[in-house]
Amino acid sequence: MRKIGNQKRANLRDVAKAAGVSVATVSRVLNSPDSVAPETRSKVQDIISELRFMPSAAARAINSGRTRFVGALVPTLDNAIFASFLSALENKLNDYGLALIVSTTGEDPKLEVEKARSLINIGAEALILSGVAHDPDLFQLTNQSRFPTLATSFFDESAPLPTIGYDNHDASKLGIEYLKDAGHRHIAIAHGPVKTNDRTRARIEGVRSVPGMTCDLHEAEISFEGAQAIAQDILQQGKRPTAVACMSDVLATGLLQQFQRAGLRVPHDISILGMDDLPFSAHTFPALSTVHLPVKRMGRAAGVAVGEWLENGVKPAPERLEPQLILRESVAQL
Amino acid sequence: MRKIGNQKRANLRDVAKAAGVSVATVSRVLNSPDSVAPETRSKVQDIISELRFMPSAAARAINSGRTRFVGALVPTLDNAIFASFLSALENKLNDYGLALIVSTTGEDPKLEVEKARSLINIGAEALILSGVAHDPDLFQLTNQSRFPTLATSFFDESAPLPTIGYDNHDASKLGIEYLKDAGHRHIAIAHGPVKTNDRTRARIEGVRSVPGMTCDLHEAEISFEGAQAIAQDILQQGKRPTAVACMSDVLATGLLQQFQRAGLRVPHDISILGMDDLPFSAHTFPALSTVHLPVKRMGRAAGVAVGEWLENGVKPAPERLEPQLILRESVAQL
DNA sequence: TAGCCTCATGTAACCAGTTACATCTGTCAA
DNA sequence: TTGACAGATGTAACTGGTTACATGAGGCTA
Repeated sequence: MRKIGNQKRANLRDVAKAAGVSVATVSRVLNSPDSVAPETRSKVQDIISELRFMPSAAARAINSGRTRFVGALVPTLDNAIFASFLSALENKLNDYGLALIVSTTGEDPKLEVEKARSLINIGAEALILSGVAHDPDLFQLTNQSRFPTLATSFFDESAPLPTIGYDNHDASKLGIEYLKDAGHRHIAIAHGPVKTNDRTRARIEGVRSVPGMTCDLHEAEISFEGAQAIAQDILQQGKRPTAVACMSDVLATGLLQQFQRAGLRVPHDISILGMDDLPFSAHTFPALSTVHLPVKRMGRAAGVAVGEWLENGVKPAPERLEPQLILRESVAQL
Repeated sequence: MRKIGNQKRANLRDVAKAAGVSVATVSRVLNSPDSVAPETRSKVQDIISELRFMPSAAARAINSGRTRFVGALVPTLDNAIFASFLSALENKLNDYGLALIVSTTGEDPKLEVEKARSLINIGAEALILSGVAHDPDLFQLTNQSRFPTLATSFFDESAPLPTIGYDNHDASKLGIEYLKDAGHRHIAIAHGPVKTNDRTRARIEGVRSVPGMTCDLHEAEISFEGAQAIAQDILQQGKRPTAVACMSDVLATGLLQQFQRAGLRVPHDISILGMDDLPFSAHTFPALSTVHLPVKRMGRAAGVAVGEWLENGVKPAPERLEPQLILRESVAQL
């Protein structure tokens, strides 16, 4: 970027020369204008606009040792749950004067390492990850330099990284126990890919931890297409479950629509329970009963944690945020 | 970030001293390892891991004049239309070795200037905006330094910035003409806030450009709550329109659910046409007919434009992407 | 009028890398 | 035995800011 067009960018020395002052004075005009005499100041400011001078961020960063941005790695932006989290995170980071770089990994652990490396290379001061299971290379990378790194969407006190999030095991347990209390005994579980996602794995363990339930597992991509596939599976099944517990609201709303399309009434013919509590989940028809995951609060908490870490050297403590059962209209009492 | 814990970060000179070589040699080990003798190289590499040395991004940037990231300003992440765009953009930028910083402005022009300034301050090499109407301060900021800036979600050859996007006027015109052809004459228009959003304004003008239609305008926030308010307005109205054209799929799906909740059948009792074509729009019940806005393609095009601009000095030409009518199930032929 | 203080400004070192150029060593051909 | 040359490494200048310290001018007091 030395040149755009063909004249090179003016630097502080150019400005100083043109204004007939020293570099220190120009720097002062930029950083503590009050310490410069009014005429000098306005003369320098004139030259600055004339030469279209903008101070180099890199040169500033080299002195302060700060770049003032952090990186977040999420599987995708195409699920509102991450978008929600990121917007809360970004907002809170702004309070600390920090910007946010978002990188998507598509659940690919190798790609995640690659993106993490590139974030660090371009100067991120901290990394915010989703989940605690990652490629060993990533841990090596962050440990190597004691790089401030935080795991979210997960709570685990014993994890090697500080975690800020909900207990995925307990979140799904909460939902399944509710279904059990409502009289459901034979249910289907709709969930996303297990292989690369420790949150999903923990949720399935939570399902299994509730005794006295028959649970058929159905795995698919977390998308409306995935929901379509699962709906077909369930509808073709011999003995239809009385309820479907979805480990994601995207699957839940997808199933809702597919069931309606097939002529079933929800919750009369089949109940649906979601997990996430996305913005639109309150507005489906019938409105979706779901396990609320506090992602907005998690975003803010992660923002505070990183802000305090970088600004005040306070290493974050693990932080547990409680999921909450939201009862709306999509689950029947049997 | 000089210190995390309490020992200061090792720099290149520390490594050189510990390895008994010069700074140039360490730099070579980092950047062109083949030019260093194997034993020297491995000795230096050992010291690098031992001291947990990571080169400073800022110091690198100061030499190359490059930070290798760009900033994007979007109104919100809570609407999938932007999330979709950004993920395509991010992907394409990666091909050029560029990272993406996302900042949300909440449609506030002053906040947008503030965020733009901060992006430039931390070293963004280019800015990607939504729409072409912005605070004058923003134009002053970017013109001041001939800062590479691109406007998206809008096509306008005569705009002061290069634009890559669709023609919002034509997009809504396309939808309204379709409704007219289907026999609708009295329709409602559901749209987001006009004041700060030039895309919405252009869409409303597109609506007005179709002769022979009676259109009642209904404005609300683009959210399910906003849709709820508009639905009530429409239902309480004396003469109910035969169709509602929504300037956003969020409003369209919100209205769909509200109408169903009120006992109306879509499209039998009332038709709904959306705009955006969000992922879930194909999976509502009934599936939403809508005007597809090519945001994924727009993201890729913007990524290429910025990549070429920064890497090869090619200033982008305005690029027009065609919206497309998607006929599904939510509009009745009268 | 000397002495002191304040205010504005300048000089030069410094941050942490990269890199042009210089130097040194060793091999090989004349 | 000398010279040419390649390969490895070192020295020091350079990037573009910030800032500790030095300098100088002017005002006020004793």
